[in-house]
Amino acid sequence: MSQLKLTNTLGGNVEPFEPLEEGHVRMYTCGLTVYNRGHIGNFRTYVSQDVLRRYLKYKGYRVTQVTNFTDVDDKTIAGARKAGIPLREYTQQYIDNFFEDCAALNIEKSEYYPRATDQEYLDAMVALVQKLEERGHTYESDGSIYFKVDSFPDYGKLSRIDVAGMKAGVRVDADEYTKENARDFVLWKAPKDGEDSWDTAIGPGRPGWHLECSAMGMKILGETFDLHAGGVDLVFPHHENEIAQSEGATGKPFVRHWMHTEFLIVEGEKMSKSKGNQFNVPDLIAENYSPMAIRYLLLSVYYRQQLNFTREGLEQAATAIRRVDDFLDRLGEVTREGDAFPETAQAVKAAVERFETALDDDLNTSAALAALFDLVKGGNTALSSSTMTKGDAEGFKGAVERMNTVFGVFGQGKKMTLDDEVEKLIQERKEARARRDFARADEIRDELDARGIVLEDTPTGTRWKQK
RNA sequence: GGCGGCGUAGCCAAGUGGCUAAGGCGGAGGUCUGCAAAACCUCUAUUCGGCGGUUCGAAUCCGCCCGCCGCCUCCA
Repeated sequence: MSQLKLTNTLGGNVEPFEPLEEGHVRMYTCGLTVYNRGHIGNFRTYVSQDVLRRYLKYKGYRVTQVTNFTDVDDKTIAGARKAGIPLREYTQQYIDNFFEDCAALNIEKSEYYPRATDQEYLDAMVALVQKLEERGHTYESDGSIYFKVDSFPDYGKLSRIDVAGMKAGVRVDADEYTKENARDFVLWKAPKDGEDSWDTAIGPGRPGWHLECSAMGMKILGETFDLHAGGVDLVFPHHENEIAQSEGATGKPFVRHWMHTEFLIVEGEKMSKSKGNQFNVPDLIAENYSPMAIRYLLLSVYYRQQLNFTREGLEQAATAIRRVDDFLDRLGEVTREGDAFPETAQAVKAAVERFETALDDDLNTSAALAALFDLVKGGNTALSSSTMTKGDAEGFKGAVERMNTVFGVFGQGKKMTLDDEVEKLIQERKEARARRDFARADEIRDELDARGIVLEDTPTGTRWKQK
């Protein structure tokens, strides 16, 4: 199998992806700040990470993935206070929501889901700050501990931000903490009255946003790990600061490969609360869109390209899924005995190779889907000319299922079981058609349609499916 | 102001120097069907935002212009 290549934000080039430890990938996905239910934009990143994770497994790698929760920051603290409940309890509901939405979107579980306020990770953060103190990267001001950006010469290497070109004097420190340099960032925040804080060896307070990912990532995955991902907006300052903290403390490379997913826009406009277009998964399900259509739409566009998320797109996605699902159903109905034709084996092999070539090329999911649809087309042609044998059907089915271990979007519709009454109606319609009573036959078909059951008459009998 | 991305058919979207510009959705016609549905067949971009340039050759490289978006402040 050929080599997976991924764009590395660090350097900006498409590079071969090779894990540090042979056959084992250690990856970290920046997760949600849990003050709210994650929206569809958040989930684009998680779906793209899921595709990566699944493809790595497809290629035979063992994957250890960490997805964190930021459960302490200004917004979570404010939300918990407003709700009048403890922080942990407040954030837990959004963590639960996250898992519900991941399940709906068929996103595989990560191996670790650390929370910033877990004691073991707070300890790791404190230890990290102490290490940075020893190495002279910090200073204290008003009880807070800051990272001194000037002490880390590589600062800016990820985002390629030209420090001199930054708009000077515009930055306002929202937290009203005092910094020596506007670019310095807080590692440990001094306690403010009423806010959650922890008594630690570096003083009382709470972790700064950037600190947690460095500490949790290195604690679970090691001081240098393979891949770190998130949305493009995290490149600066979040990931830049993570590099400074981590490499400042260890003197070793923190992450070998940085991967960032582009934003999505909604109906041609950027997503924002004020526009009311910040959809989340349950909103869309409530509008009767299937979770698989959402997943399909999110993964059908190359992850480094902005994606225009529209209702029309969801409908198109649902139709595209149905095409593949119907194909799988029809393959199951092939009755002709026999082994696969060499042409079939050839076509299947070529499609799988095309699929792999596409994904190896920086996860080009659009091209990978095209390979799948071409295979479906070929299979349908064989089906319609009744030349397909059971062996052929197995070949096609195997290939689609293999590709679907990565897409995770086909064959997910639950086939409902027919109740007795429905079965009786189908039988009655069969008899009506036999005596050419088409008025009654159509009446039954309409009635079942109203119940969400679609009938299709084929030469071998009537097939039904859920609408 | 600094940095970066994008603009391909009615819609979504691959392709980044050279075979007939993938694929999906939609549309038109046809086959099949009692009629449908599904599926299949044919058609649906002589052209890739615009204008110049480089080249034997450009959607692909360069310049300028127009439009959209992102980062520089919390943000997937």
